[in-house]
Amino acid sequence: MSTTTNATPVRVRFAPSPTGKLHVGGARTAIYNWAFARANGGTFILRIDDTDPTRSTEENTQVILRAMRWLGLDWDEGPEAGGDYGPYFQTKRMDTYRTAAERLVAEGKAYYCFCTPEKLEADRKAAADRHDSFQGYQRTCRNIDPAEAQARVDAGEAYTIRIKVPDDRGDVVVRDAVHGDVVFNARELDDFIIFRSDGTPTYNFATVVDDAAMGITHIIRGDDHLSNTPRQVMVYEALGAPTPTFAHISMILGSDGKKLSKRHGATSVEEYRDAGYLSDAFVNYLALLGWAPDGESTIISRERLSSEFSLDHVSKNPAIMDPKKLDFINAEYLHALDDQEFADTVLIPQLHAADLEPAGECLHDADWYDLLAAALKPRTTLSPDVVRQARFLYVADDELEYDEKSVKKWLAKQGARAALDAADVALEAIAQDDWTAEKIEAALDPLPEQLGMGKGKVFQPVRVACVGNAVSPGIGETLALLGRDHTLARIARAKELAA
RNA sequence: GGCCCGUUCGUCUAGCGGUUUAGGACGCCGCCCUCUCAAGGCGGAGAUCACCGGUUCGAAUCCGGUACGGGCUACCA
Repeated sequence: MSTTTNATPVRVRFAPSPTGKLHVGGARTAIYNWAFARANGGTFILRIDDTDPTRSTEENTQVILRAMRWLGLDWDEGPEAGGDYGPYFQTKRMDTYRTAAERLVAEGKAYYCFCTPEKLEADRKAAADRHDSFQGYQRTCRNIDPAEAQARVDAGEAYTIRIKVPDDRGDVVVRDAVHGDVVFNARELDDFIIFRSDGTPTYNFATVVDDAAMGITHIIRGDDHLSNTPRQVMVYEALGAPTPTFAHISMILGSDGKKLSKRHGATSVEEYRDAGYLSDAFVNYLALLGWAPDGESTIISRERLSSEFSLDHVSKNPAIMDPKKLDFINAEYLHALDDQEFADTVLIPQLHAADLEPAGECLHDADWYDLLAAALKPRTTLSPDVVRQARFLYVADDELEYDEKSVKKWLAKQGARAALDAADVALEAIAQDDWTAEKIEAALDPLPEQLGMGKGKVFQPVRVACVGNAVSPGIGETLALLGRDHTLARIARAKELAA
């Protein structure tokens, strides 16, 4: 199905309600909108749908903007970007909705309704009791004479405004780029409320008034809106505005197939950011959760995403979030960085964040960080992983804690003392200036044969002595990073633990 | 209750009537590399394409129904 045959330039929008943080589902919707705009040379608009004053906050708005920036989803129009179709906050567009609603009433396309909530509830219950297939609004006020209705409004009677679904409307076809044409019968549609008695517009009205006014050509949003779309189409038609193409994308679910919630772990974008995921990796993962450019790609660059994205490869079924695959993709991005980039953008910031190094200060030279970066990079899945692995380099020699199991397995063993003694001699023979991974390995390499022991029996005691446990990068790199003095001091200390 | 949507390996997906013994990726398992842990290389298991009918010479692909999941049906968004 082609979605780009329209000659009119593409205009899409992401319209979050600032009632909380940006969740992964919303993030993916934003990514698809952004990518679709970029792939089609269109305009990406950010609009804040804050019509619910009780739940919308300025702080949440800021949190969402921050999340959008972190995701790298730059918007062409919207808060802080401006644009010719603003304002981009619904609370600042109240006059527009009022004007539009009154115009529809004047044109006979909407009407005043004086039914009380109690009456509506009673009607609904009655319809249910008689097993009526239609349990919506009974259109009680639809045929009140307009002059009479106006008089009652003027007299101060409470009213709402309802859209008038034309009697002869027949099938309403929603043109959906991912689901195809979805057909609804207009007879099943309510004359739903577009304006509340408190003078505020409902979502289904405000959103259409804005989308029409902003010239939105494609509406990409969650499929929880699909069933409401024919109602919105009624509004477009009443307004005399062209109906856009829709694209309803599925939900993102937790590992149990249920709606994603806190008990599944992180749900908001900022939680993923704080956990140490890279923006590029996170966007990559989310983009491919429900969209595939082909059957092969797992790693897809932002450039490819923003040039190849298309709605006709978006899948219809809900997707279960797979943290393992997200981790894999994040590791791929981390591993693709060169050592210096890794040091500058991941390693050093993490060392500072963990207080291993004082703020704004680097304790070592650039070569040292590059070496550490090279050693840790393949062992890193999430940025904070480097902290755990680098910690042994930042504790005083006499405060290094020894892992009990590692000591038991490697130090308190027959031959460990001999290994340490031999290593001590070999390492001491290396001058300070020659203290490199290569020289260290060259010095240690002959020892196993000389001692008649396996390599592990020799190197592991040294590793435990210097690191505190049995896991670290290669022994040469490890000791090179530690430095000559610390290495010798730690070996001397460990001899007391060795058998 | 009514209307609408969805259903391919555990997970994300490819597939748009024959090229399919259903392909890839994550995860899992094994082997190699190896001083530990990773990374890397190689290989393997894993899907009667939800089910039942139909159309067709031929169906994961088209049609109908059933089941299961989800959404909407609000003076929520």
